[in-house]
Amino acid sequence: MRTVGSSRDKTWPIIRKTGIKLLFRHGFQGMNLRLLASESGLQAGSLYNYFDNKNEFLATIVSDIMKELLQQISDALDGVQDPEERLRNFVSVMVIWHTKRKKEAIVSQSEIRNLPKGRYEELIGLRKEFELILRKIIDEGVAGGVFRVLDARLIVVAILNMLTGIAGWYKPNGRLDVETLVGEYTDIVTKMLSAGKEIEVARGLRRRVQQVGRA
Amino acid sequence: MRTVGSSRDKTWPIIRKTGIKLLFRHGFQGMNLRLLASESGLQAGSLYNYFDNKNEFLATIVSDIMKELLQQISDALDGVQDPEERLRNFVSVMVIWHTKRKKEAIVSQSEIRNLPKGRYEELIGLRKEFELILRKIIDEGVAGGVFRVLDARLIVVAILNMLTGIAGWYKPNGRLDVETLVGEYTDIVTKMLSAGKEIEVARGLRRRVQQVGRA
Amino acid sequence: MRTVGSSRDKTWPIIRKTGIKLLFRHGFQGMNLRLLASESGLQAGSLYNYFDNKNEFLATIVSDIMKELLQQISDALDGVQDPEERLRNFVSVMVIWHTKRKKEAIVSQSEIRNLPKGRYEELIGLRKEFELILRKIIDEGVAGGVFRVLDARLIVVAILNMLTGIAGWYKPNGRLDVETLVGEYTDIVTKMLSAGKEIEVARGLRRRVQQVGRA
Amino acid sequence: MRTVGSSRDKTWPIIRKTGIKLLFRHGFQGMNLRLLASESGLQAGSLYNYFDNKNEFLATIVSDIMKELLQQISDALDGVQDPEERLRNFVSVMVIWHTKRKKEAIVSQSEIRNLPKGRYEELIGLRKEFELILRKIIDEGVAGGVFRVLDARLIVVAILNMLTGIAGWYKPNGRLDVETLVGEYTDIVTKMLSAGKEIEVARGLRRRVQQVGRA
DNA sequence: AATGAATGAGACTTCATTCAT
DNA sequence: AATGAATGAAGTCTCATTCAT
Repeated sequence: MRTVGSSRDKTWPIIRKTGIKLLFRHGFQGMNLRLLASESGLQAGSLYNYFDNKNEFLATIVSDIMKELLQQISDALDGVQDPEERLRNFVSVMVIWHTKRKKEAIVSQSEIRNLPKGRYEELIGLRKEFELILRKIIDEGVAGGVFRVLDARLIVVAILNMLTGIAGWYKPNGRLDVETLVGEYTDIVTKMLSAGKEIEVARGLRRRVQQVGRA
Repeated sequence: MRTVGSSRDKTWPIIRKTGIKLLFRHGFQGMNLRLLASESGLQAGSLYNYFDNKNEFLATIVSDIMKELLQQISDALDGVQDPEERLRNFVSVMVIWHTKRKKEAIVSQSEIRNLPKGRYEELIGLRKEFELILRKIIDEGVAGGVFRVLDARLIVVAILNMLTGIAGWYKPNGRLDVETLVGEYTDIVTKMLSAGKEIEVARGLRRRVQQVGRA
Repeated sequence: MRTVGSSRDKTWPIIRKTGIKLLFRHGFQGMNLRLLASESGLQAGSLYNYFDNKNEFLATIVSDIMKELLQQISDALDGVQDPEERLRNFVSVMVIWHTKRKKEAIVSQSEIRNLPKGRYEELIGLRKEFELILRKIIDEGVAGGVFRVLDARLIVVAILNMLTGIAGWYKPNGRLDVETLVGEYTDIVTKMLSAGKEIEVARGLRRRVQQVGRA
Repeated sequence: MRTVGSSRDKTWPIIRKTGIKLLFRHGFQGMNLRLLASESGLQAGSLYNYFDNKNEFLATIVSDIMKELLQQISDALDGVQDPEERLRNFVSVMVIWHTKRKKEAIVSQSEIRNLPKGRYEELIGLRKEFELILRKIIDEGVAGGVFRVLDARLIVVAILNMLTGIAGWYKPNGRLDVETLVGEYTDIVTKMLSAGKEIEVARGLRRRVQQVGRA
């Protein structure tokens, strides 16, 4: 039985926050628990009051992050019917998240590979949900005649790669503020889902595949 | 000093190939030199005949990879003037590379962070070149009236994120073959650079920035 | 100071019993106080209401065990004069103890080595008492002409090793029940104390000592 | 490929010898690899050139010890037919081993419990062999009419417990030299296998089992 | 060029023990 | 008397790196 306000309630958030900082800075394998402990104001051994081992620590952090983002998206779509508005809301949450919560975004993207088997699959599952949500928005827009796509599955990953990529280059106090970015990306995504002219495929493709793809 | 036909010429390619495989599979910090050695048919100590230390090994691998991609792009653009054709060629090389050379693509994307200071900056410089090449293509297309963009710098990173993202999800023998992918992505990129209707920005953006962005 | 009926009276026996189980199962160094606590329904810190430290805990357990066995032997010999009957009673208590109280027997045999200096000597002293008791029985029997031995001190440890060894192999519900075992061991011990024919010593002993004893 | 006389050939025997000393002195859980290393003239990490982990180290040590003793016994029985002579030889090897090789004897007796599952069963199997060898000697002697026993299986463990017990109390330069001990134990074992008078069982046995055996 | 063995630093983890509540 | 959290020391094991051969 835990007393309300016990020291656990104070310490874990500190560890969590420090952890995300260090995971962002050094990566999972590059960070170490001594550092996590000392920057959290603890001895290394004390961390084990909060998780079973380093891998589970990572799993908890990553899982919490992904669930929070999913929740934010869910909130933003809640009660909205119009596919174009749903899309705009989806994009805006993603842009804000990948800029304002850059560290969390990077960590949850990069460190899934370091999870222990069981947790790995669990979180891959969570990641699939993002695709499903966007896929549903697009399918409804296509059905409603407001979007046009060649291959829905592909456009989904293309958009997601583009949006999650933001965290990789965005710098706070950079050239563009977040609101502007939201506008720009909304524009880009909208174009991606519009009808386009017939395009010509690059010539000599077969030869180029040989050329570029030879190990 | 390298003797022609010395065992270096046989062994280094093996180490290099094994290294890319292991970097892809475990990441830089997660791989280890004993494994690299044993999978290359050597003892760990012998590796030091081929590089000075683990970090330099990584730097060499990543640098070679990035230079090869730059070269491929350069070859594909060589002698081509038309911005739309240049764009198609750029896209096709990128799609092929990030599918057929998935391992190299992932390694060079993920492990730059682990480079020692000096080499880090060098390779960040190489990475900038990709942006400059694409930027130039777009600027010329805009100047020629065939592309329309809101913010050229942004569209560059957006497109690059989308294309480099391919390596993260592509699986050989998956649903779409490479040629098809090239077509699809060419289509998408083309749309991204086309004129679009005025789009509405998501409502309540200020509030959402607060909501999503609170740590 | 112990309050009658305080929770100490309930909790210590639980700890004690759990402790013997864990000492038997894992050994002193292999058991740990967190496990002792959790299997006793406590947190680790609470154990320190019952002992000063892990070593003292062991000392108490082992000491109690040895004193109980000594008491049982004492009870069984009490008022019995005849050396042969005293011997039979001694053997029967030892056989019963090392079968029915197997865990205690093993623990007190194995863990003396882990005791802190002072308690170590104390318990070695207790162990000597067993030898003295048996020695006295044998000496009286020899004096009375009912036993015959070559070397009383040796026969004492030989018999004790044989009897204490029972705990190492005995399994409840095994082939022989305890009553039968008592009979068998009484028979064996009796023979060990009888007159025997002259025996021949193994030949080539000096050489064999060299051969077997070379490190 | 190992060069003859490589440093492995010098180092492992040192580690082995030091290991037995430390296992004897502190037990498996009580010893530590840093100490093993430093007393072997190495750094702790270097030990891992010689075994995979601490448990495997123990398994190797114990296994080697038991195999050596089995070999010594086998040598001593080789070509000897007469059951009484075989018995004398068996006893003499055991006595010598458990005195002159006291450390090895103690280690192999005490630490089997700490072995990893697979190796545990393997070594329990080796231990059974000692019983089988003695059992065969006794059965043949009984068949030949030179030994008389109530229960062969029991007398086997009784004798073995007595003999292996020697290592627990023997001190070099003690009162009795090894040759004398061999004589004494041969005498004792011989008596144990002789015909004895009918013995009376301890009275009140049922009650005593209750009394002594209550937890 | 390659090997086998060694180093030394550091990582994760365990655990007896303490102590404020 | 019990709890939950913390400490600090220590232990096993890993690994980049070195070096004599």
